Amino acid sequence: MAKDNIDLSTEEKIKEAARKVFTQKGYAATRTRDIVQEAGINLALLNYYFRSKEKLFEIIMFEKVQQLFGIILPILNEPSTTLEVKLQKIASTYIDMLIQNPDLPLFVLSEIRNNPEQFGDKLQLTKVINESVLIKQLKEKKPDLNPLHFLFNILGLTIFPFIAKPVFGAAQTFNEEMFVSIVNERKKLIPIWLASMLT
Amino acid sequence: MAKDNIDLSTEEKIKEAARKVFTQKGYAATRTRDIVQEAGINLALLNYYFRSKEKLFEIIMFEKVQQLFGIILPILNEPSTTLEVKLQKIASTYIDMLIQNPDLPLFVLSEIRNNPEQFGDKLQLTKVINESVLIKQLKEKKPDLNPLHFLFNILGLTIFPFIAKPVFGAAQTFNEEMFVSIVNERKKLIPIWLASMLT
DNA sequence: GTCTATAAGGGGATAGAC
DNA sequence: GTCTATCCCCTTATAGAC
Repeated sequence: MAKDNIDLSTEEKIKEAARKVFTQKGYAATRTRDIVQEAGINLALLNYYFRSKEKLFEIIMFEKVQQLFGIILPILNEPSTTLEVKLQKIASTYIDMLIQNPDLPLFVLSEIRNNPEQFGDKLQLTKVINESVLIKQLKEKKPDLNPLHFLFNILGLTIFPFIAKPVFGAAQTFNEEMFVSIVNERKKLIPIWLASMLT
Repeated sequence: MAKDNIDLSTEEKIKEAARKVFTQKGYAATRTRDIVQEAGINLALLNYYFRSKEKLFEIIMFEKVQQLFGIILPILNEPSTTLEVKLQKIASTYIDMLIQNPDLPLFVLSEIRNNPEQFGDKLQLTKVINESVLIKQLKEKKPDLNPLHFLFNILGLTIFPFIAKPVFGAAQTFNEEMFVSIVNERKKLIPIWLASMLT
């Protein structure tokens, strides 16, 4: 059990455990027994509260999609901040959130890939982003560049280190605090790099 | 069956099918029955040739890791090309390969994450890259910037669109040829952006 | 609401005929 | 080498007592 959440309701204990196990192992590799053990309860209770593994997963998945993409939408649509300020805010808030939730991007992107019609299509992310204030500002500044490039750049520079992290291994070459210190540096660097792409 | 590879040996038919199914669904979600159906043979033959699902997976996985990372190592260590030429080559060959194998990055990164000790640590990727000619050239040009930033940037700008692709959905907003055309543009753009980070 | 016991089926692996 | 039939464990889900 994570930290013996003895104060939480049973339903919330199961959700908390499910968040942890699903994001770490993915849907297919997760056993309901892993979740109930992590939650400190028994199998029957999971089905009593959530009917099935699949239904529980959908609930967690929608939460996690929201957590990954919902966080930047308000910034994208701020009406009065400049482009530069938006870029700083996106990099900064995103990296802070990802330091707390390093497994989030690989989990969400993998599961969306496994089930695009259920989780990807209804997002209409391209549409929402394309109509955002940020994209309007980009089009003014660089009318010749497809704004999708810029979107890939912001997200790629910010998210990719967290996706690639396991590759660099727990080997001596690389430890946790080094990683955190580097991505923290990137909060300042990414907006500078992105700005230089716009000149 | 993919394209009725009636000319291939049974062993190769199984590997071909395994490559396809494993990369599409991941280890945990793959059923050995999916593989043998794709290969057009029966369950017993898979075990006859490869002993177990796990052993077959290891073989495919090492191939795929090699495919994803092996491709850039020669370029990283070219002794006589300039930094700028290396960046062009990396972006170009990488994107060409990824257009042919769009599922590769998400698959490899997910599976390494699920089993870092088996697949990630022994790569010693950080070590190999840190000792490369490219990194030496970077240190000369920008001694104050941790070269890891640059590595994340090259790979992030190149790979991320392929990882994020399913998110943008098969919805009307986004189709396959649009995607290919955009990442093809990036073969030219990424080296320019990276160069501007070095000035 | 919570538990134990168990049903029902899926999925990896093998026996043994050809 | 290849096949069919089958074993048996593991996993999800439910029945039914408390």
